[in-house]
Amino acid sequence: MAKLTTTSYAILGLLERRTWSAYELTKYMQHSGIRGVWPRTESRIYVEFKNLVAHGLATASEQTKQGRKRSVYKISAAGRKGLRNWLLSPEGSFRLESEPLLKLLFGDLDDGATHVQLEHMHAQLISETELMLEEVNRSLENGFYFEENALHNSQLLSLLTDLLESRSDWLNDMRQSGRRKTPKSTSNEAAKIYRQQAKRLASLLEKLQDQ
Amino acid sequence: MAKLTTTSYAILGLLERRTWSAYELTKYMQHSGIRGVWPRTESRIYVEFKNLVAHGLATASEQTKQGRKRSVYKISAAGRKGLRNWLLSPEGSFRLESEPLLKLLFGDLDDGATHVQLEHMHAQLISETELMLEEVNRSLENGFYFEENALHNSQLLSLLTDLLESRSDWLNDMRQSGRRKTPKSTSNEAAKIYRQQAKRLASLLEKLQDQ
DNA sequence: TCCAATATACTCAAACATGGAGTAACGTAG
DNA sequence: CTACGTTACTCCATGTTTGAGTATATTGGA
Repeated sequence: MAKLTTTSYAILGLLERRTWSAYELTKYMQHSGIRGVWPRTESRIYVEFKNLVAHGLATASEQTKQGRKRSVYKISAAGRKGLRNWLLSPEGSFRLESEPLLKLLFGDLDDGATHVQLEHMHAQLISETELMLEEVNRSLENGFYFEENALHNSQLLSLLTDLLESRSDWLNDMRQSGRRKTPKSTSNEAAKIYRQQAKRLASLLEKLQDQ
Repeated sequence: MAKLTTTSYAILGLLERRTWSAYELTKYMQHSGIRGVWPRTESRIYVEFKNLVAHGLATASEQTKQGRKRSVYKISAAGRKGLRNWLLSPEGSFRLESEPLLKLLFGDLDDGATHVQLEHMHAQLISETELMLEEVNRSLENGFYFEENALHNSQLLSLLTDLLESRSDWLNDMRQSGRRKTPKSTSNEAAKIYRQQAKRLASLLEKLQDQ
């Protein structure tokens, strides 16, 4: 039997809110805030539901809806307990992955690369922002899918917006400085920026530590 | 033969800078800026080197260094070509994963959870910042490991610092408002925040679009 | 000097995860 | 009535992580 992972608990948490069929949940996850902090694919959901049942954290029941049959899952008492336990465990970290940023690190190896990647990131940032805006507007028009966690959702939303803004500002600077003729500056320029960041990081650390 | 992935090219890019043994590269990747945008585990490196050789993008040679033997890898002409091609391809996206943030979304299900997770995130943010600061100071003292991409590295560093700051500011707000008595506000409060974010997102989108 | 810890240099297995293809039954617009 | 979209999944190859395991060489301390 496969062990319980973060993904298992993510789904268990959603099962605490209501009962779902795997298909329904895949649709919900595609546009809910969860996508922003724990993105998982469709097929994973089906597997994890079975896993939860195998661990006794959920129960499955066959239903027939409009001719088609489906499995509907429900959280169990053990599931609720396991979920609360998980919610109190201080584990897991913040992880970021970006292929375009990775390519940017190799920008010196090809004259066109930096420009291509910056434009790509710009386009991506626009569509990410559009998606979030759509989702926010949908919630404002139709009401919140779950009232219970609307506040927590909105707080997460603030963070995600902050991060989008940071990325946008940075990208703006990068594209601006790309348009000016490149100073071929190399390590002197770089050292200057490093010193700046060292200062920022040091004061950030101080701020964090005496809070 | 396994296909070439982003990870393959990440390693190929580092192979363009110098020749490495797999072991050396794992050590380098643990503290280089690449960790921040494309984190991969040790064992992956060994597999990917072999994969690159299988595709003809690199060559391996056995060496004996201080009694122990090891494989040292070198990029091939085909490797250089493949790398440049990859660097120009506008693919890949920005992806974020955070178990503590996920738990925060379920904060309404357990009274202690939000506090535990915020404190955990605070501790993590401190150690992330410390790590980055150490790395920056090391570069300033010992010089850059690769002069060629020092500028690109410093630009990425700026972004990562921006993101750390955003997270820190947000976290500060959250912990502050957690200390005040919770207003039990729910959806009214949430709707207000949603409207705020909708505005921010809309103006962000506008800014992005007319750049 | 001997010993233990650490560094070098990997290999391997189990299981999580993705992405895409495939299956099948029902509903609906033209 | 037919084609397309939606519902409701399954399956496969392979990428990826985690952690343990193997083995040799160097180094610092009792």
